[in-house]
Amino acid sequence: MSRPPLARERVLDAFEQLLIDEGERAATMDAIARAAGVSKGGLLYHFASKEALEAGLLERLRVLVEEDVERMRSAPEGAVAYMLRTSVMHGDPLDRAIIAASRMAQGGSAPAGAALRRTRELWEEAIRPHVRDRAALDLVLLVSDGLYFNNALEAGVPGPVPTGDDLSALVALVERAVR
Amino acid sequence: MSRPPLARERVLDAFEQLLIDEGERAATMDAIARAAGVSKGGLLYHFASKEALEAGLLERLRVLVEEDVERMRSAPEGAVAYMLRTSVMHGDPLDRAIIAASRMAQGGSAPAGAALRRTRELWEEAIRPHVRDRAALDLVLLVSDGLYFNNALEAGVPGPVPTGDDLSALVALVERAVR
DNA sequence: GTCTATAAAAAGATAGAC
DNA sequence: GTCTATCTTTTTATAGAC
Repeated sequence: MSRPPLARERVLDAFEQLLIDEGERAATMDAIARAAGVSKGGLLYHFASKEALEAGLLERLRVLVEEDVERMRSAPEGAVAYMLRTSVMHGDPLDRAIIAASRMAQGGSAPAGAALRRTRELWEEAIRPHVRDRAALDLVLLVSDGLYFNNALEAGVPGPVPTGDDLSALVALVERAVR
Repeated sequence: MSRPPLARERVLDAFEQLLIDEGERAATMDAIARAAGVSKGGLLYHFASKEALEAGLLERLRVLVEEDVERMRSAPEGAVAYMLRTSVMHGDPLDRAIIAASRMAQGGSAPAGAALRRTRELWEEAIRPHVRDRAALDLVLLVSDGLYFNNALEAGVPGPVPTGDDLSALVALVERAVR
């Protein structure tokens, strides 16, 4: 609490960025230290192992998701629209943390997989009161998952994620279907 | 064509299985060779490098996707229902190839990312004639992506992918929304 | 808190026997 | 076609100076 060391945060930022831009394989301790502007020894003072580094990023995700669910509950446009609109990558900290966790999970990290499932459960609880039934709930969550999946695949490459008017039309279509 | 060597296929199977079960990190040449029941030298006779191994799996994906799109076009239950129902993991070869490619893509493989985007384009073309507009097309594709994303996250763990009656209800809901 | 140097293991790949 | 042995590089981690 209260002010984590700056170098520590820079290391986490660098790890996250490498995961997003170049994938799990490229995110070695060496590359992370270089990107963060510290030596390997400096990195290992803050995170004693790669596992600790991953745990640091997942803890960051946990906090961001909690805040996100709070905002979702009180969103003026409604929880469903909020959820879908925030599922397309804007580069904000939550987006970044989720993509990074997704990379780790697919790399084989069990804790990352568990963190993503937990995230999905929290979203599910927040959306449930706003939809008609189970199928409607599944629909909203799956469209959101689909958006994140495509965001994760793109990473730079222009892809098939709808934005602007296309996104608005999609949100309207989903809202009509689930209400 | 005409009968690929058996050991070669066993190696690809082992690579695929390791990717699915334990993620990209665990799928080393050594582990693959062991799982396929050949030596490292034996493996390297069939695939001269890790890159060649990945290309082999992506080629397998390409063929399976072509067949799938053909089936989709002529599916008696309609292309949309076919697409959604086959997006939940049943362990068939196409499912497996897609999860494996997804793991590679998130590990940082550019060819795997390109192969998945290409796959999505073919599906998009097959679905487009069956839906009202752009938003409806996005909806179907994103629900399918969402299903695959969750399939990929689970890998053994019981997860939130709808099956049985829940899946039927979801398919009905989507069909009502997009028709 | 941060660095350099170095160890220890694992990964990808080569050479050559059978 | 398949094996064993070996080399090189990379990756994670430790030790100890500053």
